[in-house]
Amino acid sequence: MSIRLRFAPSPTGRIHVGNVRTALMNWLFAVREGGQVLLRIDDTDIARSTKEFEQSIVDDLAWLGLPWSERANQSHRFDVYDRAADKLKAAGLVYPCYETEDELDRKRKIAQATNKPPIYDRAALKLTDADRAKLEAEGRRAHWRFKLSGARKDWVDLVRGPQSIDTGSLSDPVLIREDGAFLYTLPSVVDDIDFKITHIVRGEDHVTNSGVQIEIFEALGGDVPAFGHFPLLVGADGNALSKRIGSLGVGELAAEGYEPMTILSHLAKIGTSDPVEARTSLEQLASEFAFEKIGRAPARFDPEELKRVNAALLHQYEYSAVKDRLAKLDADKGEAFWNAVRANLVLFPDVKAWVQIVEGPIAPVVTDAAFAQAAAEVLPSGAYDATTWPAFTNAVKEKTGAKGKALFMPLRQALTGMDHGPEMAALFPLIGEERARKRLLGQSA
RNA sequence: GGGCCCUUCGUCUAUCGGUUAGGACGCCUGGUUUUCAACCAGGAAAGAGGGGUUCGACUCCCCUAGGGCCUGCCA
Repeated sequence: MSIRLRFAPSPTGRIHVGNVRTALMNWLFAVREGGQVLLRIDDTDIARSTKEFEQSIVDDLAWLGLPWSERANQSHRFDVYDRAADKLKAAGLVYPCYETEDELDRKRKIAQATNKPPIYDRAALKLTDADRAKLEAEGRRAHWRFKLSGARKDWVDLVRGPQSIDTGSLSDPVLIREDGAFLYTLPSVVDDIDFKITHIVRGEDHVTNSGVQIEIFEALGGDVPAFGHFPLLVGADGNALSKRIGSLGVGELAAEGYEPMTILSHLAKIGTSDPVEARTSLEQLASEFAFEKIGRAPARFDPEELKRVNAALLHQYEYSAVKDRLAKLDADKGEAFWNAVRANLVLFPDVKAWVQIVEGPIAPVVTDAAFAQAAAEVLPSGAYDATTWPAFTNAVKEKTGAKGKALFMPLRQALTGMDHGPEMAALFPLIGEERARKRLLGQSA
């Protein structure tokens, strides 16, 4: 049977690098195994969820190149969750509680202060029908908790190995809020059962959840899927991801000019035993994916490394693959141009700077006017090709006696206004005789 | 406070009791018949600290220090 995974973002914000990593892990495993990924929009919180955010998630996934096989909204399935809740209530596994948030907060603080575990004391379990009637008469509305068994729940985690969660040391999870809204837990399990999810792959912030969710799977009579919990991201300094980096959205990265495959390559490789290198396709990343390669220590998300990966990826791109994108930037100056400058790009939009340098106008950097003047005097006429540059530099060398860096650097500076850049032999024909002459003479061109 | 996880070159990591402790990025050197970048090749570079167990420990156990996650009527 083919595997089925799911990515379940909440449309209460744009997706950021952490979300993308979660999504990617699911996709990599699914693609490698020829399985499917369901996009499940966890919009049970009607107040905070918006269609705009939902659309942005869809757009961002599409931009990244992560295709889903099915899409579902939890907000369309409340009746299904109601039935599941009724079933659990009938079984006595879900019980009404009447504490206010303030009261619970106080209980937690007292427990903490007296060095006791801050878990729910199950006071509501002792309520009689009369007690409940009285509370309801006072205007209190119940929220509903799932009664944990208190047993240990074990599973073999795809990345962490054997796991054991003692549900006796946990609070009974609230499944339904006082206002009737479903929290994340129940709909998630119900959907995983209904959509026949075989593997749940998510961050290690969910390992405890998995213990309680296994109990709910069992209570509902569903098959318990396999679980895999990978370590979370930390910043380049090893500390928790800063708010700025952690909330870095796909949209922002796209706007800055990062390639989708850069983001995917980086997020797929950090924290694994593979070298952090650019890959050009999701399929290739998937073929290299293995849970065994994922380390147990948090993965470092370093924006500098992301740049490096982006540069390496750009350097591989053939002209045909980027022609359309170049045109959009008004930077399609032909294959020779692309091949000349691509090795000097970090971000794709950097290409515009090289268009400017080739076509001008730029202000040349002339530090030795006499030398530049002499060079201008031996500037070749007519059509330029790959042989023009060596011919020209040899002529300058003969005329001035300059060689090595003293020969090439002033020419580069005068002709490009920069002290670094692509191979001059490739760039020179693109600049051409007219602009070259003016620049050597110190004129903007 | 409690629970879970983690700590190897500058960085990300491999090693699952016996290795010249391997790779990648960065760095250094050289090559690309003369510049920088890019590219290629070579090189330097590591086991948090302290106790055990063992013929032998990076590897197993304990303590200390440091870090991540959970402990929500968030997901």
